[in-house]
Amino acid sequence: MATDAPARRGRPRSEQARRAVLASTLELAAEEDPRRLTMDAIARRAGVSKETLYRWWGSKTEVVLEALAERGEETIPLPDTGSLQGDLRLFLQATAAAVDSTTLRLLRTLASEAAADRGFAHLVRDRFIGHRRAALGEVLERAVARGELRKAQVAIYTDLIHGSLWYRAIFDVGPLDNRWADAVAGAATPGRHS
Amino acid sequence: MATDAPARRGRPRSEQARRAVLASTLELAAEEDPRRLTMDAIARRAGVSKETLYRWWGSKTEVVLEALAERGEETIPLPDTGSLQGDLRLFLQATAAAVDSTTLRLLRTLASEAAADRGFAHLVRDRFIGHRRAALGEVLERAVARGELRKAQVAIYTDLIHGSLWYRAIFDVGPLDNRWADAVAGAATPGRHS
Amino acid sequence: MATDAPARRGRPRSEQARRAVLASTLELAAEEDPRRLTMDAIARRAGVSKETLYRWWGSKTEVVLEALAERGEETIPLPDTGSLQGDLRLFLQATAAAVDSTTLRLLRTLASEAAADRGFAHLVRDRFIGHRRAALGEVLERAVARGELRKAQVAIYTDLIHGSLWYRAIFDVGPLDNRWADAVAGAATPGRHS
Amino acid sequence: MATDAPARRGRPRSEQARRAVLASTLELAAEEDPRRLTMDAIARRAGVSKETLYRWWGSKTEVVLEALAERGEETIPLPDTGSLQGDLRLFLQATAAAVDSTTLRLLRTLASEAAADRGFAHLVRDRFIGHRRAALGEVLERAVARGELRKAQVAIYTDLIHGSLWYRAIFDVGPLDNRWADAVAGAATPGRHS
DNA sequence: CGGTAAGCGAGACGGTACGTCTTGTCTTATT
DNA sequence: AATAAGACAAGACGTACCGTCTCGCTTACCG
Repeated sequence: MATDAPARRGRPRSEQARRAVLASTLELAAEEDPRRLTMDAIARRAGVSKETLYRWWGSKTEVVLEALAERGEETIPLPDTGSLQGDLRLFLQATAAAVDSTTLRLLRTLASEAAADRGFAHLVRDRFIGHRRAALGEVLERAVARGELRKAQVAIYTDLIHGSLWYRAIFDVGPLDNRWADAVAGAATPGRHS
Repeated sequence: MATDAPARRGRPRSEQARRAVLASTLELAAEEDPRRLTMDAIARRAGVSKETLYRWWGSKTEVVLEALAERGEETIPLPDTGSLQGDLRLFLQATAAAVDSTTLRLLRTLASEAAADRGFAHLVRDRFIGHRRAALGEVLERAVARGELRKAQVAIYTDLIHGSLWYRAIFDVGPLDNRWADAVAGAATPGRHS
Repeated sequence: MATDAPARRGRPRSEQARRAVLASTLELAAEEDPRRLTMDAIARRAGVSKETLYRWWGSKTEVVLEALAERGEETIPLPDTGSLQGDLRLFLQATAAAVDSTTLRLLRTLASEAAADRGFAHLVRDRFIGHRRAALGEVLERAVARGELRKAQVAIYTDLIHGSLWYRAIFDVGPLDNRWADAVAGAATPGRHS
Repeated sequence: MATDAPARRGRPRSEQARRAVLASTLELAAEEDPRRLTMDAIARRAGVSKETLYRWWGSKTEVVLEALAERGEETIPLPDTGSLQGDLRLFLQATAAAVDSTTLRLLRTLASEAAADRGFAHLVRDRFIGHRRAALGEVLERAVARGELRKAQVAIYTDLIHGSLWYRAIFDVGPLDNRWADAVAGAATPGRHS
């Protein structure tokens, strides 16, 4: 049996430092003024040197990305109500519940950097958004299996739904609450193909 | 009749400087790296002192916003094909055509700033996005009049569609082309209320 | 008969503005923090536009120069005690009395600019220092007439005495008081040529 | 025995940066226009960031002062001719020779800053001028020992002589050459106490 | 079990933008 | 023509954050 950890030499990475960094990031993100979320501040609060920060994360946004992923692990349970609209509603309600104000700020930090940097945008897309797309994708695939949706429509539905989420997060067009979840679930459900 | 020019004392504000600032801002916003859009850079390129910049605009945010407003509406013509899907397709195709790579970069710059600054987000939402929402709104209202859509759904459809646009622009999830326009138009069309 | 005032056209220079400027300058100089003595502050306090300021005085230091000259008009009376040392002592005591803290600050402003700008240094030397040198010169010339001093020594004695004054003013080497006046008067008196 | 190297943590201060800063400061101070001696200019020329500058020196003042101290004493040799006048003449001739145009500009820069800033004036007085005063003081003390001068007169003679030097340097009243040295030596020599 | 290689904290560094300030010039309308 | 009002270009100020770079110390593994 192969040990998947390749037996590195030297001192191993400090798990404590890692956790302290992610925790500090979440704390700072919860503290209203996003300009306070600086690398210096994260390092200071985590009791970690900037060198350590940059050794493991290439930029502030990567830290945020991982902090968010960590918190996002509490995966939203995939519902199965038998109908696309029902599944969507539950899924989106759970999503809305998970996006508290701290998360919202973190999402905005990600969006801000992603919009400014193509490379980082792709990173977020592939590493973070991918997970969420996959989850939503499962809900939609089930609808395809039930004949409620055409296979080719899965991608665009995913775009529309996630788009709405980010759109609201970035521009404060409206809250991400149950009413939003219901409305999206309702709108994103195609009519009967009579 | 009131004299609308109140006969101000002192040297009048330089219209040339104002225009140079706004033009430089748009240029910089449309360039590759949005992080180059700094007050210093705007002043430098416009041949204007920072003092003048800060005299008239309190922050980068305000400059960008006014530059944007100045750019005008280059209004997308509202199509009338008789069906929501047809109207939407044409509208979105025109939108896709209007979003060239320069505009795309501008949108990303906006999104980046908005995501980082609530105040700016709201300004963009109210002053810039508002116009686009209104245009799309008209298309949707007509569908309401035709009985294709319920009045209550207009808002969420607008969110979904614009959300998709920004989502793609920011995260490079996919291109904003005719295929996108068609797919969105298809997905966003509810079934008949038979 | 020629009118020696050449009958200028247009509005004559405002004597009131001139006085207000010089008064404001003295006021500001008296107010401790020398960094507050700015052209803007002078103009504001004098109720005069900066344009007027720069029309009549080329720089802050010229204003100071004139403010100082104005105050200096209250010429120090030339004493005549019959001896160089006596005359010097009275003259320097009067000088010390005239140099209050406000005047001191003004002198330092002059010195600072003069040290930084050759042109201005010469201006101060010729316009302001000249007067003071002349006054002291008279005292010394009388000593020459009395045979207490050789003609060729007048210049260097003037240098030594004024040098001491500026030296103390600039570097706070010691106060400009009666003790200083007496010491200088004593030291600057050559011994008997027995 | 105490370990004099306290084994500091972190990256040690860059001696190269320090030297570059001090060298650039002296260069700039000796150039034509002392107003070019700005923190920005020092940083630029030294290839050092402003942050580093402000980390180690709180103000321009402190940089200049340290640069000056670094320049060392290039001590003027104390002559011993047996008479005050002879000693003074040689000392002042050496001084005049040492004050080339570069040094002159440096002195003016110092004077300009000192005249504008009490704190700096006192620093210059205590740390820089002090050395020169001490050297001259020795010459004068020897005259006291020989009975040519009274002890109480040493201070005022020092003031007079140095005052003359700065006075000429600042206001261009006359050159600092051998004629000046001879004249000052002649004037500053009291008559015999017959 | 001692060597060694990586991780780590501390913190200095070059770079760059920030927003404010002062200087000296310029442009109006008013006097 | 002189004025007040006040906009303007230029550029220094001191602060902040970024991402990089040394240091000396610590920790685990590996021979």
